[in-house]
Amino acid sequence: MKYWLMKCEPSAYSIDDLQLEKTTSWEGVRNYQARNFMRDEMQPGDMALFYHSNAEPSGVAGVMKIVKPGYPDSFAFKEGHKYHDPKSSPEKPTWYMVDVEFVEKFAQVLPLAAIKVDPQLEGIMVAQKGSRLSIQPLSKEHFKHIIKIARS
DNA sequence: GCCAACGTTGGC
DNA sequence: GCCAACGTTGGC
Repeated sequence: MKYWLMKCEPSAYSIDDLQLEKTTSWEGVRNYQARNFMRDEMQPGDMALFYHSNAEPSGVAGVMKIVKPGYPDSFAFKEGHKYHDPKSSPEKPTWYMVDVEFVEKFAQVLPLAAIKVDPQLEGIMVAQKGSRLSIQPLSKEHFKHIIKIARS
């Protein structure tokens, strides 16, 4: 089982939206490295942190579970859609998505600032300068520690 | 709103 | 294949 951190701007889709909807598809990822994680490595049962980016404050808002492994992102085929990409086709899809399920919303967002100063989270990708990757692998230790301090 | 860091595109 | 220009991300 693997652990992940997945970013989204809450103005577009937040942990509250996921809590209401229970499950959703994680479409619109347009970065090859992130695509590869979803297409090749994510498996049902994997756990992920829901990270609010460009938010007040930015940070980890809750937990979700992967419930469907990588499959073609059909939004890329939709002419005129904001996620449309002409180089992707149903025969040869460029982009992939997964489905996620709501698990937990933290009472408060664990801010990035708190992640940065925690010695037990040293080396975590999201705290590194210029870390723009929207899907990041996470060690089991970092995942468990974040949940522990977010609940306390 | 600013801007640094990064990924992608396209001319050559 | 290089690299400048451009667009995007995302913290602050």
